[in-house]
Amino acid sequence: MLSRKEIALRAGVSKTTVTRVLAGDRTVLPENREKIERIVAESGYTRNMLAANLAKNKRSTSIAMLVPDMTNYYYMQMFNEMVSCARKCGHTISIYSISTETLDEVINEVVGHRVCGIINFGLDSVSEESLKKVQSADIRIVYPGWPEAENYRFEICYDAAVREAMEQLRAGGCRRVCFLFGTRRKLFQDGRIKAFLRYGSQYGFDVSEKDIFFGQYTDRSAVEEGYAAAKELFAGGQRYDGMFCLNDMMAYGAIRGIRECGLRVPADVSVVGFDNTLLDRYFTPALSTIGIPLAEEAEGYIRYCAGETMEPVRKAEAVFFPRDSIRRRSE
Amino acid sequence: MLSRKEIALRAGVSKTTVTRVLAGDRTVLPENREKIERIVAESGYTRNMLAANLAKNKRSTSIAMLVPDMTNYYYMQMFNEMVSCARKCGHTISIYSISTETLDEVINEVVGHRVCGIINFGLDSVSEESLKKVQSADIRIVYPGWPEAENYRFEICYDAAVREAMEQLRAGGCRRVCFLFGTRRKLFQDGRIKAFLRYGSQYGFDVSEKDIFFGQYTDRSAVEEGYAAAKELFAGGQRYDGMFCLNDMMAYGAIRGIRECGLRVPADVSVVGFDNTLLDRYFTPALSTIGIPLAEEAEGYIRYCAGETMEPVRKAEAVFFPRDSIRRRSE
DNA sequence: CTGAAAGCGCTTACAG
DNA sequence: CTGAAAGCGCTTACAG
Repeated sequence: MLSRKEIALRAGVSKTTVTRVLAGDRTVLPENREKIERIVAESGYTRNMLAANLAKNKRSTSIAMLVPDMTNYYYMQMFNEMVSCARKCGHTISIYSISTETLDEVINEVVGHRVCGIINFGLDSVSEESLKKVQSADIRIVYPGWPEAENYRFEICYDAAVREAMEQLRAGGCRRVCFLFGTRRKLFQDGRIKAFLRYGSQYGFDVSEKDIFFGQYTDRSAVEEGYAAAKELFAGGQRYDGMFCLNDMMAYGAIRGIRECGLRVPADVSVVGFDNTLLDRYFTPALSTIGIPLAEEAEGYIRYCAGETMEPVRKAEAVFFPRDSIRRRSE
Repeated sequence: MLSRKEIALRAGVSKTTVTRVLAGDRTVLPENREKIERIVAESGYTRNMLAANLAKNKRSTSIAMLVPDMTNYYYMQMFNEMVSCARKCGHTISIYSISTETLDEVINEVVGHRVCGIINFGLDSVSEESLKKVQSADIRIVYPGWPEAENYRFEICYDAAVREAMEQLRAGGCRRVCFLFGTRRKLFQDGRIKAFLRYGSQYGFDVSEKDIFFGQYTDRSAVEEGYAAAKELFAGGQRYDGMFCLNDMMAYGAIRGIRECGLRVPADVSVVGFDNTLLDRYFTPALSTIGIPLAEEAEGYIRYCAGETMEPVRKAEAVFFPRDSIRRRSE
């Protein structure tokens, strides 16, 4: 691959003039401009962005997305939204798969690459040591779903959606509802859990912490977690007739688990997920879910990481999508 | 963020000595080493890989994965496998979403970032102009699923798997089978289609090109494509009782489409997908599929892009996984 | 055991 | 309209 130096040599001009042409500067003599443009086209020259970024601001244009469970379809949709948004402001998203063990290692890697932002979808906090690196490299970091994050928050209000779900479960004849949460981490900070406890009681379900079930998420995949949790829960009989799952993937697994215990969905157990994943409508039964405005959320994270916004908090409202996985009033 | 220069200044040594310590060189005087290590730890210094890569070999350590349909779960699994493999040899994978319109733009971008390889999962070829850029930057490029690709091929043999699927469909009572292919591109190069035509006839199905159906994949998502194609196909009645789909996502959509036409799966129509996606087992009915050794395939691409192998061809055998979406002999 | 120097391919004032 | 020069943060011979 040629460099500006080589192009300048061949065109008989200085490197600075080549830079001008590449940048679209109008002041260059047409004759020189054409000569340079021809060489560029013929040689297939492409500007080295590593060098450009180093010279310009010592950092890359990419934003790191840290994902704890790559099998969760939701992250793919989120990635998609973030990519579209990032493209508009000249940024790139790179996905990194993390686990509790590898988090620090991955942080170290992305700091080394001088990304302009880190979006950590994991449930673990980064260590003091890693945080120092992030900060000293002046990299923005955001923790989606942590209502207590200091830097940037995208607050999702689940109240109306969970309220409506409870109302419909009640109307459909449910008596006892539970929540498959998957992990003990961040439990009572979670808006979903808060809304579950509040509106569960309000609609006459006698819910408390005993109705929240944990597991090993994200150490195993969401769908396997849901499957295992449901099998365990219903092995001894039908303890509940309504169930919320932390996310749609867990709900898919839970539905299979419930069935393998000899129960039907939704006739015996109504199931509600979170995320409004594309596949929900294709499942059998179509999955009821609580979704959030994905594009808005993605935009919030990207704009923050790209340094385009300083407002530390944005809010959005979750929405309930009733589908075939819950019993309806008329039935 | 400090630089080597600043660290050297504070430690009262030269930049070269700092480099030595950071590289783990044993020859540095313990006193100096400790001084430097302390400054590094206290300041949260992290080596700037942009600069390091530029100085070392003018390119980054990342490999670009170009994906035409981000909603296809298969790519996520492939990405996962590639990441694990790449990590071992110090590489990173970046996903880029492409469409027919944006392919050249994305190629330009990744060439600019001087990735060490491009894995193009799309069905379009890159333009002459883009190809020149890729080549002049000395970037390796691979086209999975193009049996006629010049540089590197990972050949998948579908014969045994499709043969077995046909045999089981036949035994289950199927009479007429079709193939939802989704696109007209690369049709007769495709190993799945070749095997479909060959073994369809061999097992007494009167298959020909008329039994292959096209659509707008990858211009719309696989699941939507499968849904739309199946609805159209079965709107006028039950023309087939066995169906192969280009991939599992298309099969999910097709199953819903078939049902909305008043037919049952597998009682009326048996469905077989390709890819052996994680979700197959959680679907209702569990999806029969033909899978390939994902990890091996991923490893082939990565090792080629990382320059660790020169062998231009690797082969693998596809495997049939019969599940509830096909009628069995005993029924 | 250590350091001065050239180089990677770019950008950005600055001078003419 | 153009070019020489310093700088981004590193690596890599080379000399001592």
